[in-house]
Amino acid sequence: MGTDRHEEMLDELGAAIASGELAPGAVLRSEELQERYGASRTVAREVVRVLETMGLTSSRRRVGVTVREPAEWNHYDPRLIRWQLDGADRPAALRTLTELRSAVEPCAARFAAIRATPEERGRIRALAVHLQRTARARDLDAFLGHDVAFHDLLLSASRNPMFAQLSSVVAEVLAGRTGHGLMPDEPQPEAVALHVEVAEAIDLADPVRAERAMRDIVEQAREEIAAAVSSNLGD
Amino acid sequence: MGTDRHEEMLDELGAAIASGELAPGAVLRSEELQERYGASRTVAREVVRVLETMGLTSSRRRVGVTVREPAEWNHYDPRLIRWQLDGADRPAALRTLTELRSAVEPCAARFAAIRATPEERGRIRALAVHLQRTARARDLDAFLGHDVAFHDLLLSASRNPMFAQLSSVVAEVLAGRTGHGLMPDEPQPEAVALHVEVAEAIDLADPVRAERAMRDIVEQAREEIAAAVSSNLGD
DNA sequence: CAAACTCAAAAGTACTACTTAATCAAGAAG
DNA sequence: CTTCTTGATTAAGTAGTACTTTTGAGTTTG
Repeated sequence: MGTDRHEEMLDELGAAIASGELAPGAVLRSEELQERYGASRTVAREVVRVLETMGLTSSRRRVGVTVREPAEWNHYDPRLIRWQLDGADRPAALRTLTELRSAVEPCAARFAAIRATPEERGRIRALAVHLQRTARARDLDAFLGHDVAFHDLLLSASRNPMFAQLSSVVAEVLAGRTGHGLMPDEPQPEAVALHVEVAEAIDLADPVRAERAMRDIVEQAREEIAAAVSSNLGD
Repeated sequence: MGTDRHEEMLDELGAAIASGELAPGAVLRSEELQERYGASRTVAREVVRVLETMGLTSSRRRVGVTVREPAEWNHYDPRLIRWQLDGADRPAALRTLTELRSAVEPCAARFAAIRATPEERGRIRALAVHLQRTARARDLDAFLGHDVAFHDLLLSASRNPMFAQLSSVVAEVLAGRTGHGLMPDEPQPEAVALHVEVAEAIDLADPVRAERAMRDIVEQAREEIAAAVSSNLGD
C-alpha cells in the first residue's frame, strides 16, 4: 500500500477540477473524498492541502472543501498546466500558453544576447545549424528536438529564473504544433532563417536584433495557433 | 492549538529555504523538523508535501527531505515570490520580476486593446485621468494606488489568465519602487502621458499603439530598477 | 573482491482520539 | 415580530500511535 496513492489521487482530483467537471463553488467533504478515491484520511488531507496551495480549493471548517474560481488558481503550476492541456479545453490552454510564450521569448532573447556565456553562444549557434539541416532533410522529429533544445537553452541563457522556467511551456507549445498536424511537411524556410538570425545576434551580443528576430518567430507561431484554434482543433 | 500551525511552519521553513539559509542539497529528517518547529507529525508532513509540490524539496525514504536546486523551484508560486522578496536577495528578486513584467505587459496591452469590454475601456481611461490628477497633485500614495489598479485592470482585460495572474507581481514592483525612495517627488510627466496614451489606444482598439506605449513605460521602469540594483539597494 | 543478503533507518500509510471553529436553529429579550 | 444570544452539531484541524515499504549501508559468502 505504500505506492504513492498521493500522486494518484492528486492527479485525478486535480484534473477533475481543472477540466471543470467539478465546477467552481462545488463543495466536497473530505470524508466523501476519502471513499471516492479509496484513500486514507492522511492521503486525502495532504492532497487537499496541496490543491489548496495551488489555489484550486479552499477549506473551511464546518463547510468543507470548496472549489475556487479559475481566476484564483495558480496558473503557472506545472501540474495545472498539464491538467488543462489534457482536459477538454486543450485549445484554449494552448492559446494561453502560446501568448505567454510570445510575450516572454523576445525579451529572453534580448537578455541572452547580453548575458549568455561564450559556451552558450556557441551551443545556440550549433543548434541553429542543426535546425537548418534537419529542416532541409524534412526530419520533423529531429527538428522538433533541436527546436525545443534551442529555445530551452536561450531561455536559461537569459539568466532570469522565471524565464528559464517557461522552457517546459515552450516545449509543450512546440510539440503540440508538431503533434497535431499543424506543421507543413517541411518547416518554413523563413522560420528557420529567423532562428539562425537569433543565434547570430546572440553570438554577436546584439540584443536588439535578437529580440526583433525572435519576435518575428513567435508572432508567426502565435498566428498559426490562433488560426487553428479559431477554426477547429478538437484534438 | 487549532490555529493554523500549518501556515506558520510553512512560512518559516519556506522562507529559510528561499533565502538560502537551508542550502540546496541539505537533508532534513521529518522528525527533526517536527521538533524544530514544534509541530505535530501531521502538520510537518503536510508542510513537507506542500514544499515538495512547490519544487523546493524532494523526499526519499531512508534519506529524508532534501532541499532542491533553485532552478527546480516553481518560481511563479506566490508564496515563493513573497519569501524571496522578504529575503536577503530582494534586489535580485525585484530585478527578475521587473524583467518578467517588462516582457508581459506590452503584450497584455495589445490583447487588451483587442479584447477589453466597453466597460473595461472606460474604466482604464478613467484611471489614466486619475493618474494625471494625482501626479500633478504630487500625491504619491494615491498615484501608486491608481497605477496598480490601472495595470491590474489592463492585465485582466487581456483575457489571458496567465497574464492576469501577474497582477500581484506588477503591484509588488510598483510598490517596491515607491516604497524604497526610487520615485522622484512628482511622477515623470512622460510616464503619465504614456499611461494616457495606452488608455486611449485601448479605448480606440489600437493594439499596435497600446503595445508600443506600454513598452516605453516598462522599459523606463526596468532601466530605473536595473540602475538602482546595480548601484545599491540594500533595503 | 564482488555479488548477494540482511538489517535498520526514515518516509509513507492507516487509523483513532481529541480540539476548534462555524453554521444553523431554537429560544429569550426587546 | 424582530433581533440577539446561546447552544448543539458538524466537519475540518491537530495529535499521536502503530504498521509497511523502500533503500542505503554494512556484512557475509562464494
